Amino acid sequence: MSYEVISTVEDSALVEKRRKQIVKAATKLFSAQGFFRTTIKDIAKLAGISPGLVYQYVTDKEDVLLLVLLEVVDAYARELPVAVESVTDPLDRCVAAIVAYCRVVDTHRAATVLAYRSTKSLSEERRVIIQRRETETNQIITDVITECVRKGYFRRVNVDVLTYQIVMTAHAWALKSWHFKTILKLEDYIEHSLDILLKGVLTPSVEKRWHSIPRGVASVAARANR
Amino acid sequence: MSYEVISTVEDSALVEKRRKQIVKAATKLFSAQGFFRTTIKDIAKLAGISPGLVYQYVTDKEDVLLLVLLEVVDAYARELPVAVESVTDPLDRCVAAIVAYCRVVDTHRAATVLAYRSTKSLSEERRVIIQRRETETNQIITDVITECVRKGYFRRVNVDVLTYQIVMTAHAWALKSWHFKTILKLEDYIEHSLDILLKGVLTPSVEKRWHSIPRGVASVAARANR
Amino acid sequence: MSYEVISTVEDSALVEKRRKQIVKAATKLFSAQGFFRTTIKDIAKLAGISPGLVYQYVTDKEDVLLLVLLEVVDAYARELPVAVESVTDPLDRCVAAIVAYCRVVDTHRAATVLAYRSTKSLSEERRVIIQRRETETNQIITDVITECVRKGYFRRVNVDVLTYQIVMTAHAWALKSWHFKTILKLEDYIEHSLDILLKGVLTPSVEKRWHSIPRGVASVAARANR
Amino acid sequence: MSYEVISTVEDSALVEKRRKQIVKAATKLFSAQGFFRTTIKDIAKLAGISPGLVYQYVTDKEDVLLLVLLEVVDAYARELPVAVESVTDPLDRCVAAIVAYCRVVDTHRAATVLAYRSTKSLSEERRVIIQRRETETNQIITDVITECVRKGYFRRVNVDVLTYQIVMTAHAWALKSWHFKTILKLEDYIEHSLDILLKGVLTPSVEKRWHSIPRGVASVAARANR
DNA sequence: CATGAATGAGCGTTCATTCAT
DNA sequence: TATGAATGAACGCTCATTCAT
Repeated sequence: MSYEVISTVEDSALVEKRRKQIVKAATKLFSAQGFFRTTIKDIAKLAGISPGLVYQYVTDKEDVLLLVLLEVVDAYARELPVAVESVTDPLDRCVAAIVAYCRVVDTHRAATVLAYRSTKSLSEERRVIIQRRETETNQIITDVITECVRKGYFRRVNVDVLTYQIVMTAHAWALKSWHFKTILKLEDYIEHSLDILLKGVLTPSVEKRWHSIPRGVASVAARANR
Repeated sequence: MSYEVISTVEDSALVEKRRKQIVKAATKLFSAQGFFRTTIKDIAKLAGISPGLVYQYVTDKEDVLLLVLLEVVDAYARELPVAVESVTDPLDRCVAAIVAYCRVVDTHRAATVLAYRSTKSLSEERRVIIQRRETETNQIITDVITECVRKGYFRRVNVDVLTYQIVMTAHAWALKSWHFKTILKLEDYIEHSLDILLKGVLTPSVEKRWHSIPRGVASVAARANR
Repeated sequence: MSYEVISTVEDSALVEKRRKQIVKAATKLFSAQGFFRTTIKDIAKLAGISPGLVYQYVTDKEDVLLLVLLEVVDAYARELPVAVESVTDPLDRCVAAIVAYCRVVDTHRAATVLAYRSTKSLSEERRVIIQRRETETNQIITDVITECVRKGYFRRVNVDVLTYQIVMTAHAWALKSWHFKTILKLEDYIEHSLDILLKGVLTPSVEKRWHSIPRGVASVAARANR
Repeated sequence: MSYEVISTVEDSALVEKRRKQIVKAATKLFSAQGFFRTTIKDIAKLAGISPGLVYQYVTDKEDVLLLVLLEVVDAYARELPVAVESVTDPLDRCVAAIVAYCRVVDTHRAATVLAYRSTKSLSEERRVIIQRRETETNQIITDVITECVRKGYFRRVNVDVLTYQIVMTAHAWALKSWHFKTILKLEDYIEHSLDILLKGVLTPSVEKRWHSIPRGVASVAARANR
């Protein structure tokens, strides 16, 4: 997980700490004002360090952006497998994955929107780092869907299209939050989305299982967290 | 369709012509390099005019962005109603709307992506102009869905969530075109998306109608255009 | 009185008319916003002509300034002799000159201030045209003072210094009008200034004449004009 | 004396030093070419720093002008009281004040002329800073005159008009220096001006004191300084 | 390691001036 | 003569990046 981002500082614990400061400040500022309207000075000030110091932990302003975006895609790549690993039934796994995805997006709403705005501001080289990681995450979704189709739980839909439909559903919670936030809670959004996306895709044989699929567990946990 | 963007030039035919040049060049450049990395001089050069002249047709660099984004949302707001107006049956209308939406996105792929990246770069005042127009377009989708539900063609889904699911599906064709372009043609993407989104939402009574819904007309026409 | 300012237009009546338009507009704008903050477009618009046309009657923006400033110094050079020529007694002539100078300044207040602000903005060549004309005017003052000294009306003061004291007194009415306007009327300002400048300079023999010197004529005429 | 002009640099000794460099260069350039014809790059180059650095000590180009003009009016406001404070007799004070005023103008000739040309180029807010300071200085003159009148040293003249007559006399040394410089030395200019302005204003009772008023002290000191 | 003053390239914008109509 | 669209040089200002301390 230590990225190709290079630092002139040796002490790796310090590097970790400083980068955390920088990324935290940058995430807040990039989200609020965008990448280009945020200056290195802004970031340094909010991080409580001097502008010059930033360049000891980062080679570029773009590097800061890379670090920020990596944090988001890593959160996806980290949390999605966890949500799925303990579940064995494919259909349950699929629901669990979707629920988890939406939740991760919810906790990283600003950064998710930022990713849509700013990924293209990265150099080709750095952009692929992000896209590779995103693709890895999507593969998890693709896998569970494929499994559901193979087991005969889902009718024969285009797996790739469905994967992105799910991904976009999760992202939409962030991208259109200005719209949804006022009319829906996350859990309801998830429920309605599952209803539209998955229920219509179930084969008749599993349709009766629909309401007993345990998205409730996650749901209850989440509600308890509030 | 005459925007509040002000020009110092009187001759409105000339204004139209020059703005078209500017917007065309700007769309290309903004899409390729982003709003902030594109200079007015870049735009002027590509448009074949002098930098100073740009400011006779636009007050701001931001104004250029507004003009570019208006072009997209206006295309939606213009073409969607046309696609729907001649169709009477609610289900047919719904399919026609989705097909049309995807097609408009396809012809404005770069600008659609740009909208996601750059709308936030607009001032509040100008941003609402864009968002208002986008909301109007979405309302058309919401209306046809509502009608389908009322007629009993669709089961009782959350209309708002389904609306955005459809909108995001169309946008995804642009946003994830780097992924889809290599594996799917637009018409197939539409077909698969309809299958996942709408078929699962149909009530049993109309399900048999599914394959006779005329998305073919548009489809054939589109193919003929290539 | 036809200045070296060159026009491409033949019809000299038209030249006169256009220049009058231009100078009138420019004087207003230069006075209000200064030379550099005023654009040729501003001037053209206020003059009711097109920007391009200005350059048919003027070679430069600076040329417009020259024309404007010439108008002021010419007003001095024209009106001062008139005020003095019918008066024969040296002391009366001196008072008449001062009174007239103050009055001309009053009617050209804005332009007088402008002259102080902007003469240096002219090229050397054009600046001397203005300064020559100003010096000619001052010579009139110097002459009447010299005459008064010769006749024994004034004690032996430095004629040159007194001349500029008088000139500055007149100019001060414009330069410090923001101060004086609220507390004094022009006629009172003149009266007090004469009292300080001239009365103290009179020889004992003419001091008794002081109150019978006819500044009243001008004074009364001016008051009647209000 | 710490102005509201804000700097991003903390070290106040450095701020002082840099501003001195900037103001010195700007004064020279503004005086020679005017405010608008002088670029920030010109100033930076002459000051021996980079253009960007100027903006660490100044918010605006206009701010540079403010700093330059403050230097002049502050010199007046600082040196005039000093010249007067040790003198007790009102008439002596008055002469001392005038002599001092002329001397300060002489050492700031270029900047004084600049003040006449450029004060109007300041924003309202900044202009009042200058005007307030100038009015304070004038008040000193007004006070000594009032005192002279009260003591019966001066006849009953308009104090306000005499104040400005004195002020303009001092300023004229700068404004008309192109004329005076060739024919008079400062000390002679002062002597002649005092003769015209004050001698004529004295009451008969003090007139005999005239030649024993100690303008000589300042005079001698000044000559020694050359 | 850390600071923050200093650099200088580059951008948005203006406007005097020209010239085809 | 008159118009006003078009040009392009130039300016104020910002900010990523460097480096002496």
